[in-house]
Amino acid sequence: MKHRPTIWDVARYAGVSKTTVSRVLNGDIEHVRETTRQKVLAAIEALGYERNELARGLRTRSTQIIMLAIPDITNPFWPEVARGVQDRMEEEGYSVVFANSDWQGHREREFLRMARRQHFDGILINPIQVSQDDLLSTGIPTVILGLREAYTNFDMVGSDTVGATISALEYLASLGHEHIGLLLGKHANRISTSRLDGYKQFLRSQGLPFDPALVIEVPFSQAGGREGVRRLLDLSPRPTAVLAANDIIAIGVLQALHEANIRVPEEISVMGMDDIPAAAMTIPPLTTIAKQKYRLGYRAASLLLERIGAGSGLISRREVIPCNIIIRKSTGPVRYR
Amino acid sequence: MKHRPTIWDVARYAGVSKTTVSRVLNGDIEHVRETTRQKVLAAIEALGYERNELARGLRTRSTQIIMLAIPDITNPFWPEVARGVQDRMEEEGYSVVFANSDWQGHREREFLRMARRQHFDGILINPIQVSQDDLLSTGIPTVILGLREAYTNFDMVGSDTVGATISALEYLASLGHEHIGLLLGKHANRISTSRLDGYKQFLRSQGLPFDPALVIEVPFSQAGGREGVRRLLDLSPRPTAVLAANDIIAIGVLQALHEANIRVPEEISVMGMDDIPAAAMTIPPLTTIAKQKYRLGYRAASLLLERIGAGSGLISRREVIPCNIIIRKSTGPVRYR
DNA sequence: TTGTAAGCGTTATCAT
DNA sequence: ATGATAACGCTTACAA
Repeated sequence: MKHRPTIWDVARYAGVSKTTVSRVLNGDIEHVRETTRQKVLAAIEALGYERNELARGLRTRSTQIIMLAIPDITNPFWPEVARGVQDRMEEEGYSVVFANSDWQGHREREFLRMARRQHFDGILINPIQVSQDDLLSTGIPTVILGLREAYTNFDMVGSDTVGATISALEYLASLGHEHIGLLLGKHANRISTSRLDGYKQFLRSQGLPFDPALVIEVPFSQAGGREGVRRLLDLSPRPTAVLAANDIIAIGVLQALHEANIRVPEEISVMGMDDIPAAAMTIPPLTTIAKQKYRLGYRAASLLLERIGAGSGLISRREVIPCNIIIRKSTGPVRYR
Repeated sequence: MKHRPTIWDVARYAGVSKTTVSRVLNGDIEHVRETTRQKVLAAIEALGYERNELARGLRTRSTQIIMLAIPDITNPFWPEVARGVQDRMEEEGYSVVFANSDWQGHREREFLRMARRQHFDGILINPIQVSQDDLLSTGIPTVILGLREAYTNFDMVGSDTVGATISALEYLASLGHEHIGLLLGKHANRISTSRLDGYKQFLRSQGLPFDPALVIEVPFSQAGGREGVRRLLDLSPRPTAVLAANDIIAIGVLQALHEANIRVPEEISVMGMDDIPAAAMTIPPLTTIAKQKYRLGYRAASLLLERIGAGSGLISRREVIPCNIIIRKSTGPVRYR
């Protein structure tokens, strides 16, 4: 094949002007008689014409492409979010470019430059190093994934981690648990405080005292979980349940308990958070708080679309997605000895 | 901010022509004096100029974007492949658009149209419905992910599943296993025959007879694994080891065995294939054959880059990536009773 | 309802 | 070594 047909070829074939073809292409039904519209459509069909989005983008300064920037694509959390994003975006004819920074700040910054050079129409980002100003300076409509205090000028959508923590604890309390260990995750030097907030709120509402020994900070890893639970087991009285900051940590807990010949849930209950696929595959399968990953992505995409449509007129919005509890086999009633 | 600076602004600022700026931008060191080059660079810096890739693409008929089309982004296999693709592509300044078809053929076809409209420079695809002709008709350089008989006109890169199966069986044999059950996966009506080929080759090389009862077809799911192992347990003599077509199935096997109070690996050994992250999280952790997912992506990207550079001059290549065995705790020596 | 013509920001072809 | 100018394929005032 030689050259792909252009709008000009279509126009000539149909015996009309480029303008008319363009109108048809853009669904401008008002300014085009139905009969000529049919002629144009026939020409498009006959020639196998497909519009050159590059040329269009140059004119309209828009590409129908948005960028999804995340820190770690191998974290099973994100692919599910990405599905939601893509489904929503494709409904409106947008493509989604993935930008996976692998936790590297310089990559994240490079992605922003790419977004400008390529004139992407929007950015969806779970930021790790770039500041709010970096994002503002792109001039591209942006929505933040996750509830972050440092980006209040942007729309944000994230999971209700505080509420999730409280639900988890309430569920454990309903099984009779009163001494509940909390394994908090820390990354770099940052600790996410929302789970601790939830923990304290829960204790207050139940009139229980706060025992700092029950709260342990560990890395976001299986190893972190193993280490954390070992320290919890040394306490006396020993906690009858453990709530981990995420499923990976909780799985580490399960492994350590298995190796120590401590039966779950008979001797100790274990709960995670996120509901990654692996949580259903452990032995016993893990009770956890599910984040609505797909919905998170879908909603974030919707907000971004609105923002792309509306320009900078809107005030920034903050959307909180509730979590729900998934009861499997790693939790059970307290056995009094 | 008003308008982003164009090449014309830079030219004026530096007191040269657009052509010269363009030359500098494209690293044409031969046709531009070093001193003027510096002037231009300074102007670019001063104005914060970034080249408009849309305009460039319109002229050069190339966007620095490639498309990665896969059937299921939530399968933990693909994100790792995607990382390899991205790392390689970003080295050369390309972006990667993800196209996740969720097993829907019409979506896959729509992706190809998108690739044409947007003038993507290349396609990396694990095809599920589109034919070789569909792919050829895009006119875009393409590399197939996976070793497929039906796409021989394209470059392909995939894992050596036959070799992997043989290694797995040899390892089990070295532990004394002679009755090894094989759980084959089937999707839709297709069964991947490569694992069965490997199984038969192995038996032949060991001078062992082929017992069809030991080979069972199940869906690619945990449930499939549970069902399959149940049928294997009914045999007598009972197999002393099970090799599953992938890790998901193997995890189902582990669960069923746990529930039946059959100890792994003391009473029966279990092996999977792929090495998904969850394989390290089971109890006991799963011995498996790892596919080199990252490398698969990286190599596929490399082939694609060569192809983009070379035009259609090359003959189609087929690159096989070896697998390697990951010994964890779900396999052990046969215990004779 | 339809057409003309001027861009959009680059690169490529010739000159100089 | 540098520059003027014509594309690239589309959209969009503005005319008719």
